[in-house]
Amino acid sequence: MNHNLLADLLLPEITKDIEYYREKYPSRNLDKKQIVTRFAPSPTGFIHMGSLYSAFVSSSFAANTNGVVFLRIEDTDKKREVENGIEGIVDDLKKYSINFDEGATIGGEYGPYIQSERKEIYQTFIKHLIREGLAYPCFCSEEELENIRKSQEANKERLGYYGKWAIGRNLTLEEIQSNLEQGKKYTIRLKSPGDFNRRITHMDLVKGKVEFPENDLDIVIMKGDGIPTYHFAHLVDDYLMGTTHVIRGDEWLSSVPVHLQLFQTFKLEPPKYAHISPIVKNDGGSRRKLSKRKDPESAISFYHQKGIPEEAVKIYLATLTNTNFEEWYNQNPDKGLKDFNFTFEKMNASGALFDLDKLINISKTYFSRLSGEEVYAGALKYYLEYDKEFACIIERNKEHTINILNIERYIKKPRKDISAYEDIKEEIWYLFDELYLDKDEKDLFKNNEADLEHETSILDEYIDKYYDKDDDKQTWFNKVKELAQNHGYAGSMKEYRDNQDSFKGHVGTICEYIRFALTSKTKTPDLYEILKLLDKDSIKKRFIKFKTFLNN
RNA sequence: GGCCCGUUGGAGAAACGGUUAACUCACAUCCCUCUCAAGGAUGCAUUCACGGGUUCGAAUCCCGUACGGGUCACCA
Repeated sequence: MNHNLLADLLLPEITKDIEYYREKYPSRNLDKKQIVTRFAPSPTGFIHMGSLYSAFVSSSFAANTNGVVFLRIEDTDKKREVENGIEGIVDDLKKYSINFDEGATIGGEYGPYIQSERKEIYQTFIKHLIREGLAYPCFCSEEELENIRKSQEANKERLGYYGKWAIGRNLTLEEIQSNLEQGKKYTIRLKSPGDFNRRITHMDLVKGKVEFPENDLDIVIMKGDGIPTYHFAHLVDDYLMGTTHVIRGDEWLSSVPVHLQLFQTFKLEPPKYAHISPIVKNDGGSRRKLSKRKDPESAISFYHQKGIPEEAVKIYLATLTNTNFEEWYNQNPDKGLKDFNFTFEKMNASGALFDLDKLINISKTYFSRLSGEEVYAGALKYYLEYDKEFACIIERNKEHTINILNIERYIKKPRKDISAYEDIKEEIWYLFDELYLDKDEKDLFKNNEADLEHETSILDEYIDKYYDKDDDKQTWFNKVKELAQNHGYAGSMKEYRDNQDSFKGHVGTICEYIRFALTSKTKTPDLYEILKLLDKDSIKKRFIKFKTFLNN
């Protein structure tokens, strides 16, 4: 068979050769240690936890070695395409500040970075293979392939298009010509040189040493529409783009023999592969991959709506990437993700179960390390999107809000009561007069959790005789003790415990009473701090409100 | 069914043939304390899916079994 003739027959419009592209995309001038990797999603419009994880891992490794990470859009399947799919992905990645050196919407020397724009490049490589007699057209229809499968099943033979089943291999030039004239659809297949009985060894960066039989399947490299399959696009792109490390989900592990063979066919050195385990979910006792459809927590928007900071999500992903990250992070609170050296060896070969509790804990710690101003800025942004009214209130009362957020913040062990921006309103709303005083007292105190309706005189006495905005904490507390003792309450817990019968209660009871009258809550941060944040007038009004409630 | 990968407490996991199986989260109890949050203390795997083997010695090496996952597309 004259392969040159065949090549021209099948791909007449391709006039360049692979040397042209080799020259157009020269190898990168980088140090051996610097890795070149990529994040290569399909344009589905948004990314989910799994792909964010993969993007995070890729960019972290590249950053660690001062290497290159680029964004490539794998849109060779037209059925999957979504309108504005690329923009959605780029937006999501931007939110998480995962930055690329090159790629779709950014540009770069090795573009285009969108596979649908690289058709000519792929076909040039395919034409080369046809010329070499290493690829051929296959005119099998779906039915014919189905029939092959059925007879293989019937004979208990290994499934697939290989060896004697690869009927397209035997077509003569005349037969091919006649098929083409009849307008028959065809694909291009690789003429696999592999032997199923021989074994190859692959050193995976994550999975370690893996052995496979050689690939002997004549895989499709160009689909009926002239677009290459994933396997072929991977070869061409990662070769031309100078990828040194392919980091991808482990569902690709079993394609390694195909990919290695492809590189071998072109006498190219394959990249290193790191097949990372997916994030899984416990679903009624069995583990499965996080599903875009079934699991709300797999969507990035889930965290956005709650207001879990992107940075906290990334820290969680970092702990899944390398568990020793967590220990390091706890020991180096002043350092960030960029300072940690991630290693492939420390990546787990099995899938990690996604744990929301853990993420929330990480988020709490993250919040506790921020300054009040930072929390304020984030909260304002969050509420501007999800609760305009509250956003306006904190915007009007910026200083007051920051003061609230600063309660017990700058101490050795700061409070950890905020796990997400959505928590903040619930935690602090009652400290704004415009929200608190406008509320109906019946709603406010309906639970009357303090259950102390007979002691309203304590409130009057406190505000008239004892209240002084300038008191320090100890002075304040001493005063409250005195107040308590004057009314027959114990001045300390110990006193009360030792002699319960002689007291009506203890200081705590009084604090609880004041707290409830002031905030309608039984649980708040430090009472002293709360009192400092409210002016005398506000305190009085709140007490009156409480008394009004009791009188009705 | 073939081919691959995995299996250490409720969860993430450490250990890379050598005494009592790290650490973090969760959970429980206690302490501190004006409530909450935080913090402190303690508890939570006599045992590393199971069975056999190698070895003076195994969670670690070998074989087998079970279970879970992936893949066998003109999807990525």
